[in-house]
Amino acid sequence: MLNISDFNNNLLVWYQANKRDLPWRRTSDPYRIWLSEVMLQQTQVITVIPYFEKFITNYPDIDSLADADEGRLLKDWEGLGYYNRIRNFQTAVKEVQNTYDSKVPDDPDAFFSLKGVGPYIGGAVQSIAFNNLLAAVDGNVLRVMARLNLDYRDMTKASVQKSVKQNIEAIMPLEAGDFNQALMELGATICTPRAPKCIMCPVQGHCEAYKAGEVASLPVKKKAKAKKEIYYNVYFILNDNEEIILRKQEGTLLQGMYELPKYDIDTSVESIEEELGLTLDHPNLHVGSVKHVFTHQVWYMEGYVLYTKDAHPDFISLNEVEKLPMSKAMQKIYRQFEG
DNA sequence: CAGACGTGGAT
DNA sequence: TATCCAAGTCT
Repeated sequence: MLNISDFNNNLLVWYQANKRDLPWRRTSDPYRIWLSEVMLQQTQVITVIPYFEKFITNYPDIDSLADADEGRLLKDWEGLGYYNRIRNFQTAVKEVQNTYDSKVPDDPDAFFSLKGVGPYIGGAVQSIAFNNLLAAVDGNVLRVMARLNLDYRDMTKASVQKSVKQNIEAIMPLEAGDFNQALMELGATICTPRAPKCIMCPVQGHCEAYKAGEVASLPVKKKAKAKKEIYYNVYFILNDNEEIILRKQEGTLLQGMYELPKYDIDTSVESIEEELGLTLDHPNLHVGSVKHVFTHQVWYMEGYVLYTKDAHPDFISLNEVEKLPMSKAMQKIYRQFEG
């Protein structure tokens, strides 16, 4: 960048004139700003808005979130994905309640030590809520900086991201929160991944990639790994009381969400009977097929109905199913059963 | 560090 | 349809 103060001025003036009216920009409450940043991880603004409104209605402050039932939090988070985010957020908020008198710490070291607070959220909340002079480096900012500086390093590497963060903090103006949001807003609306609107860019004159005709070839990122394909049989196990078996998912993927019992396709019904301790009638009634794509896996699910007269602790009334948090993957196959 | 971790929008 | 990628963090 040729002239830092010229660059900063152009960017900040552009931001003030063009910033979108987003719900979390109407508040100065550090808790609400923090909540928005947790929701915005790997999630588009348009998706977050209704969830943010729901959460500030249901959990308007630190104490209401800290004291909330985890199952209710998960239900309210249902559909937003990356479900550990809300569990981690509640863990962090409980610590704020217990250790910091329910006030979000304005000390960066204290804030960064909280669960779910990484380099991005730490910088974003500390700069936007408290105007601490820290960068908030997200995917937008990495793309903007790679182009401005004709930087061909692999932007997926943590070491490169750290270097970019330091470069930004070296030019950070006193308006830290606005500056960070301006860089992100520029990336989201002008310096986009495809078909960037360089003609509209307030800092075009500072962009090395634009001068070199290399905007389209930046940023450099290593390719994503191929997804693993997994084939499941999913069972709607019913009894004579209008009940169905649903259980909490174990493990790390979709932990805490409720699921229909699912098994690798070569698992026999006999071994399922053994695992569940049930005698099952299997009329071989096929409910439907669903494909669901995750970041790192693809599930192919085949749904079947089974009946039993036996008792099982995981039976739940069909009327109660909608009250439980369920992933989109399970919702898709469950809807085929309802229909 | 690489891989795990959801879902939906855009091309 | 396939691919990228979106206000990233944890293990």
